[in-house]
Amino acid sequence: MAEKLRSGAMPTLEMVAAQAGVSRATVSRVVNGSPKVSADVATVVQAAIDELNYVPNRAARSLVSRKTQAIAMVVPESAAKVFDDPFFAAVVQGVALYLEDTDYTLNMIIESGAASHKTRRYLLGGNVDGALVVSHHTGDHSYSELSRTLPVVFGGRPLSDVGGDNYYVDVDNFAGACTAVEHLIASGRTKLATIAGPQDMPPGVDRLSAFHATLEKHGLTSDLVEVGDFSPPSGADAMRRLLARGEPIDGIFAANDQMAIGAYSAIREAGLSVPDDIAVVGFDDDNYGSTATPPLTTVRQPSVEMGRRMAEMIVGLIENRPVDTVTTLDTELVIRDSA
Amino acid sequence: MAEKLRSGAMPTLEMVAAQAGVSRATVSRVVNGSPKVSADVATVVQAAIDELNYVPNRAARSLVSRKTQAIAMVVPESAAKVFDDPFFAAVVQGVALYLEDTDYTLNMIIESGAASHKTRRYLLGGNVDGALVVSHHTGDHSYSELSRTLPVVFGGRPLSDVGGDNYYVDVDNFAGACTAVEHLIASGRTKLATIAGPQDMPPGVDRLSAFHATLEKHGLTSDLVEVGDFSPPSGADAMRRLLARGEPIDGIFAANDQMAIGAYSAIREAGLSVPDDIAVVGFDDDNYGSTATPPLTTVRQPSVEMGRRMAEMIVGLIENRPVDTVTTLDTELVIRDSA
DNA sequence: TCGTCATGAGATATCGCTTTCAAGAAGTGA
DNA sequence: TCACTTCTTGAAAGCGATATCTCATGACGA
Repeated sequence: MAEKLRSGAMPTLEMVAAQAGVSRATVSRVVNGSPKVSADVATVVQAAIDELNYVPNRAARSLVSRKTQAIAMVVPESAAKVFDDPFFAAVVQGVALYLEDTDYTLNMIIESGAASHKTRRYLLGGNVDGALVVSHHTGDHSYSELSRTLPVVFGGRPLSDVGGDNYYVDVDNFAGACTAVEHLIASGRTKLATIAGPQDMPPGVDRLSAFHATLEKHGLTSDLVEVGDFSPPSGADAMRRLLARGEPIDGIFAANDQMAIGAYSAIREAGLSVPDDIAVVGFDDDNYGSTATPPLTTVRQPSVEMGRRMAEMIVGLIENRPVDTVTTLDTELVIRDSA
Repeated sequence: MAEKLRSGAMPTLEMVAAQAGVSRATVSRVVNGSPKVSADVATVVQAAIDELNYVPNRAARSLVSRKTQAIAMVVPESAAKVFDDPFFAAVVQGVALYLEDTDYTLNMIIESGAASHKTRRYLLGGNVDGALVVSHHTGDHSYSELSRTLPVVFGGRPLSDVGGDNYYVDVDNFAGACTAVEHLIASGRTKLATIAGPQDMPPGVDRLSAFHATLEKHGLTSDLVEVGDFSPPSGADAMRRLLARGEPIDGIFAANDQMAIGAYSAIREAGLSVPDDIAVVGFDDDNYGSTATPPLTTVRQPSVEMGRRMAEMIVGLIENRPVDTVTTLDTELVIRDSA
């Protein structure tokens, strides 16, 4: 099975040099925009480059410069999780879009459980210049240690930001959750309950404390709290438990859209309606909520922007530019029909 | 701004050779599993490799072998599309999982419109050994030409498979749609309508013709066809038009879940219920349908498997192994509550 | 007019690894 | 025991680019 259709050999620096009648060194200087090349020579070289349609060989360049021009994006979530959560696609998109204007390449790595040793080896083996680690909701930052030897930027605040020296971009979960609860209160709901996320994940913790804080600010309180695991079924279960308590409820703040959707079903099972009997507000603004009936009022999390910022940070880190340790993104309340 | 925390220099082939008391050539042979190395020498070398925790330098290897060990995945859809469609995440996942067991790297490229020239340059610039091109639904294969110079595998059948020489993996849209319609008929529905996809996209065409074929097979017919663009709103519009025709309808086959969900709202607007008045079946089985109320009966499209197969094909192609030109994946009817 | 300097451009030494090429060791048949 | 394979292993030549060092050259102050 022959191939070799690959039209001749790719042009090399050498060929460009010959074509332009200069040395390889000079061509290299032009390619890398070195200032120490006279304008006219640069013009001639550039012409040769265009004519030969020359593209520098990444491997060769990498070998000597000790830079790979590649950035890894590792998604340590379980396979099923990645598949169901629109969040990842959005972050990847943001990263890819930003990187498109640089000459870094994005290497996707989805961790299938036990392979983490292999991943570490890959990351530390000099295959990439930096790594982006994302894990929606979970504060899993088992990669923190890597940041001592490789630039690493996390998506989401580390659960235990030990040294306080981890770079990450996060959304303002607390503020976002506050606007959600404020909205519920502003629309006249007073008997509020919440379906919280796992209390060992930063977003779970922050969104719950915002719930309590906002209530308190308005002279209200509530012990109507049930915890879910951010999945739709867990939201439905939590809602059932809430309803089963027998206390009146006219508003629900779910820590994410998926659980809010789960709550919808439990509310309907109970013969109640959204938003007439119970108003519900979610968090994330993914397609679970936007296509639900009724469309979910929720707090939009700028996932794409998050990816973009992460990419910006890692590139800055790699190129030794000053970079803020943490970037916090604002959320936005999206009012639809559920509250 | 000093860095250099990168603990000493990475061990090189040279160092391993010294440690094992053999030549670089021999170490290289061991690393690449060459059969022409005596067992005992191999053992010694392997020990040295383990001890030094040696990882071959990709750039160096690439430079001489003319292989990058990298595969590009290009997603030519518009930014918004990628964000909303769970399909991509699933395919990427499948690809990444397969590649994890090989030593190929996955380079993600999301095309932001006009950058296609840059992408071509990248692909043809010898940066990757092969490319995977995905575009859900659309038969956009503007990358077909590339396959003459670089191994390329498409996700989804090309709209016009001119030379018939494009490698691709696709799902059996026709058969899948047939089972959907069969299900509707089997459950006693006889006044069927369909919300078709764009007729310039293979899945749109196949799913519609399957609708007619199945009807005919059962001695039925229907001209209740409205076309949407695979988005939820277009599904709602199509449904409204269908309802506006004033003819009785008791079953709907939507060409994808997103449009099926759109249909839900139009049906509700009309004061009708799913599935009592109108049964609806979708196609894709993404989270739009699974979390809807009522949960959507749909045709599952094996997206992750699709990614896996694409990866398998491209690796086979790169390594000159015989590979089938086209792989067609079976779908599966997932019966839930909407029909 | 001569020496001192910036400056632009060429030579050249790597970078880490694969891969002939050749040679020494070992095994074979006559 | 000699000539000839068959195996193993080492030596060395690159792969394509970057970067250090060196060398002209022309400008400029004395």
